[in-house]
Amino acid sequence: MTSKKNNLQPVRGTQDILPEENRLHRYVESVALRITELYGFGEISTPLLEFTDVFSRTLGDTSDIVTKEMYTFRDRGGDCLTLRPEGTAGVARALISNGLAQNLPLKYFYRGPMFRYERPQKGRRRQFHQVGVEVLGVASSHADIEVIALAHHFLSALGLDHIITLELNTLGDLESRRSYRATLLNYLAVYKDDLSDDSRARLEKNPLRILDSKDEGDRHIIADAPLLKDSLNDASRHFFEDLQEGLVRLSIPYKLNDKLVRGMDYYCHTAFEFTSTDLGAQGTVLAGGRYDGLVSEMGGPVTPGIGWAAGVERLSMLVNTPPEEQRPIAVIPTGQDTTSDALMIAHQLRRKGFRVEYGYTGNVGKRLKRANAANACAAVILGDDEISRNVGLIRDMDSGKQTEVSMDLIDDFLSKFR
RNA sequence: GCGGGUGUAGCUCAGUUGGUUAGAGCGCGGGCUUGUGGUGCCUGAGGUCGUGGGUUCGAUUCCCAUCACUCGCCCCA
Repeated sequence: MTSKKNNLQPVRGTQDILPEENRLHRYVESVALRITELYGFGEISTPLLEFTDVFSRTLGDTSDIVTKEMYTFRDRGGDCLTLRPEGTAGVARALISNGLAQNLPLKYFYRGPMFRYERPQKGRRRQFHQVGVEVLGVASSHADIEVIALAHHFLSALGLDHIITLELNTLGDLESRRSYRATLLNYLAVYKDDLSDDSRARLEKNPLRILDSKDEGDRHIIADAPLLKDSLNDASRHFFEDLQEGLVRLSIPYKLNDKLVRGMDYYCHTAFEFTSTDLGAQGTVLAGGRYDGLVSEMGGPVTPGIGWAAGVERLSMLVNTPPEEQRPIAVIPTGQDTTSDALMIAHQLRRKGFRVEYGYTGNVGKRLKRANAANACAAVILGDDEISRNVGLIRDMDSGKQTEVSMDLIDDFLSKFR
């Protein structure tokens, strides 16, 4: 059995999600759906497959996602396609494809699988699932506030508000980043030879990323580095101040983190992460930021945007109280001649909205045992005697008390178990 | 891509200093109870000891490779 199983392994980093775990996923998604609806978001579904350009042109040539984590291949027509590694680029593409920029602002919710060719780890799969939101066409920080409030609301609704922290930073606008980049490079020039290999490579391509290096030597150097916030121009500073004021007014706690830099190049201004210490090395549960340059870079009209995404698997790991489900009612025929009647009664009960477990085989004892394993609240036992008298024997599975009930009244009687 | 750990029953794990039929608990099947579950007792099924190769008279055990899982790095949700 084991060897057979090993010959039929799923692709590395992918997994079968069995009903028990899917219930949790569905719960997480349903909460996301419910809360985002409160904020006026509509669900958008974009293809899992996009032309590779959609991601490679926008995520940045230096990002890890583009350089080593994409599932990319040529299809039979010779087109270069990629399994989406994240959701934002696809939504931006959809905005352009459908001419949606006519109807700004737009608020979209999305969910579904994402693919990243990474080494699997706790809270990290090659195929994983995200829920996310995007607000397109709003330049003011009100959108940032609203989107972060939504994220906070969502996590609270999942009961996670006490184990997560909101970390917040600003990357400033393009001008601010340019000026900071120069300042930072100037500072780092002295330590050039002391930096880690990774960070030395980043000097050229994306020096901001050196800030969140975990290399100890780097951290030492970074500790005294000039801060991005000192390079912000007035517009960027005001934007960030407005955002923080808004969060304070909404009583959303946050922690400033100068070193927080998002992985993808299209971010500007707001960058935020909700983190938890309960997830091993993968502390980030939900993260996002503003990406005013994305749509135009892709060839569309200049369209500001802000959004976030959250990992469904990671959220599921933190949610330890799965939602209660309706307890079933077991329908148990006891004689050979009663099965068709039992099937009919089960059918009728289901049509009335009861959740019904129908035991296919075995004697009464076995079926009761199975009913018990299914956490049934009641069992309807039907033998020849009951059928001929048009009654059902209803057993309360918690107390063991049994009551004979006329078939005509069975719905009413069972209602109290719901 | 890099480093550490682990692969024995459906699950959680013992064990074999290399030697006939490899164990436990839980779960599953049958029975005590021919119309009554959740407790108890009895009993049964289920393993080419991850896979491939090497050493050996003999490998689940030692060696090598490989795959998977896992923890961490990198990076991210």
